[in-house]
Amino acid sequence: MVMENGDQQGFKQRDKDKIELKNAGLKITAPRLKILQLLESADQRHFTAEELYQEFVQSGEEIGLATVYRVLTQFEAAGLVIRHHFEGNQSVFELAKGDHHDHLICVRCGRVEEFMDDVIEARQQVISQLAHFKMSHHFLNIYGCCQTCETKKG
Amino acid sequence: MVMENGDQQGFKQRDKDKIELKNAGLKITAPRLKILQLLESADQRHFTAEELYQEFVQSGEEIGLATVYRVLTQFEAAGLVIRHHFEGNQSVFELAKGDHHDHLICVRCGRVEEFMDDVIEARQQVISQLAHFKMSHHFLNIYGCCQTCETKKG
DNA sequence: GTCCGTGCAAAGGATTTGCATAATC
DNA sequence: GATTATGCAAATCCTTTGCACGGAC
Repeated sequence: MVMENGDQQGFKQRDKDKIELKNAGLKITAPRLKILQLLESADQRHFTAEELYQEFVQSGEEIGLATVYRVLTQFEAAGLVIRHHFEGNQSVFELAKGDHHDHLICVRCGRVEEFMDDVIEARQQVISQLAHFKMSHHFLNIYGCCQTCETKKG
Repeated sequence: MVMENGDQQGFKQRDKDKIELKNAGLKITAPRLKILQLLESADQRHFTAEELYQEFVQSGEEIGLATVYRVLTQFEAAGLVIRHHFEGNQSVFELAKGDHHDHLICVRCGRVEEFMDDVIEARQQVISQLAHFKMSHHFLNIYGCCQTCETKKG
């Protein structure tokens, strides 16, 4: 099933969001719903707090930057959101869909692509076991230059 | 060849350090030499700027925190040092020995272990090529609980 | 002697917190 | 109606920068 952002779908999605918040033990408030909706928007999946905030400013929403941070931190604690520490000084947030994946990050344009590789996942299990290490989670970030930027370089 | 921190070895190591600085195009100064020496100390390989600074404070060295940051940034630019963005808000610095390796980070005690896996390295090449992505570098961080902490938990 | 490096203090950017108000349940 | 969330501003943490002095070459 493909999700659209159109109005006719909007109601259903909003109900889903409310259920997600309830399941996370969070009250349903306007800022939380709006942030959840923005994170679900298909075109971009990785945001800094500032980027989210600017989206709200530009669409005339009344949400403070502090609230954006507070909500993101709560979402992270609830497992709704994953906080990434890519290079640079800002955290990047992404909606936690059920599936695990890793990232290709373009150091030129900042574009983030996702990938998942079963071979790598399996090897990490082996490595952890050999090191007598109880893995809880992991991040694999590949930095470089995406095709678009590589072509532009000339 | 195993390196000791003893005095008789100290002179040789200091000469090596000076050569390293020269090769990096950096003047030989006391703070740079001291930071390099500390980073080479065998017992710990991963430091925050604050940790390095505290080491100097406790051994009575006259080095400012700003200088620690400046030198680390220069070392990073020169490829002498790698800056990691583990979870948490501080950068972690590590001496760049020639070999690449990835990290197991204990979320309890903060201990950092290193590992390298050829299978994973190779897969990353494949993944990058499939994504038409020109990889420059990568970080794989496995978070979890080390054996010592797991045993303590009881 | 010239130029670069350092220390200190102040500035900067990202994120968090205190508090009065406003919203949820 | 009680409790929790929000917005704003101030505070905090990590890191960088400006400037006058000291050290390297």
